Amino acid sequence: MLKKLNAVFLGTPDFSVPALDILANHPYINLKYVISMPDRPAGRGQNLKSPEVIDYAKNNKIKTFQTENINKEDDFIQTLEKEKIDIIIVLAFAQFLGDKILNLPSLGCFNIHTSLLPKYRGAAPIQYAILNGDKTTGVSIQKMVKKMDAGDLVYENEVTIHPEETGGQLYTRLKFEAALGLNTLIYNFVNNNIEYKAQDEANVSFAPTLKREQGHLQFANEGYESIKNKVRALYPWPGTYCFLNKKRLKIFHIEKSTQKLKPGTIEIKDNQLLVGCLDATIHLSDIQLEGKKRCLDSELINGLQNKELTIS
RNA sequence: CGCGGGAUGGAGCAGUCUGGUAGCUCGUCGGGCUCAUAACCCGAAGGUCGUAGGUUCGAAUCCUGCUCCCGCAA
Repeated sequence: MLKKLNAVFLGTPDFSVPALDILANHPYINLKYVISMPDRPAGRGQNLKSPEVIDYAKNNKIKTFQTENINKEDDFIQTLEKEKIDIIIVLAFAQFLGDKILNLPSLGCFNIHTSLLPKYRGAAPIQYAILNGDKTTGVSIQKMVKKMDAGDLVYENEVTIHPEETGGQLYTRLKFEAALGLNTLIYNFVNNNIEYKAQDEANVSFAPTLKREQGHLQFANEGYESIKNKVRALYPWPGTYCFLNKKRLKIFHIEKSTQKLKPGTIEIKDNQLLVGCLDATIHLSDIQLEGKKRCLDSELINGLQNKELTIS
């Protein structure tokens, strides 16, 4: 089979770009459209910012379409129907797809998901794998159905999580693993070598969208492993924090200390900023106080001499 | 015009409200102590207080413009 597949790509953030790059340059793919979310106000100043996927598409002269809800875009769906789409690839698109879209391509819609499905269905599988202290995660590609992340699997690849790895580091690795997975999937389609494997519904778990509030560390009520996993998983986004004297203190890296402090108390000792959690004492080594630059605790401590410290 | 904090010797901060000799902790350098030290003791250097202008006898401090950094929010 040497006929090129007509493809459409649905995605939004930088995470989707390497996979889009594979699709855009693949010899067996005719990429017809890139579809993404609308431009959004972002950053300080709230200026409108276009999704990274759109930036890539425009730089590569690929047709784009942006919408809040693809299912309601009847005119555009008709346009797509005329293009005789064979396959739709979805990666970090952040919208549900209804029947009109699911039934549009002859081969179906395929979603790249960064966990070993049926584990961690939902928006934040990468962070949840680390939050739960998992040793491995992976990339799955499923043929999309109306139930979220529940379709038959056509590709699975396990990826090891390093013990100190952060959410950001794993995110970056999986971004490229996802692209590799897509490359393999296309190869298998071209060679007519696709196997469909149903997910084991008995082992489903979910990874709902992260809330910033989840990064608020409760030293008095949490154990060291739980806190350590949060600090790793939520770095660099949405980040972990607590409040030092009512001011937000971002926490980027922690270590276990040999000192003994009561849970929920904070103290400066041996030039280190220490706080007690449920079952250990934590050295807050890489931190940032609201309005200030990120620095080492030893530096921040120099300015905290003779001050009363409270943590919450 | 989304909301807010900040800019003071190399670092982190105080001082700003209530203008009037620029301070703390650390680092650096020199000396001492010590078998030795990142420990301890003594001493020193290092700042036109982000920038431009204004008010004043006098501005880090009050007023205005500008630049840069950051938190929230997305």
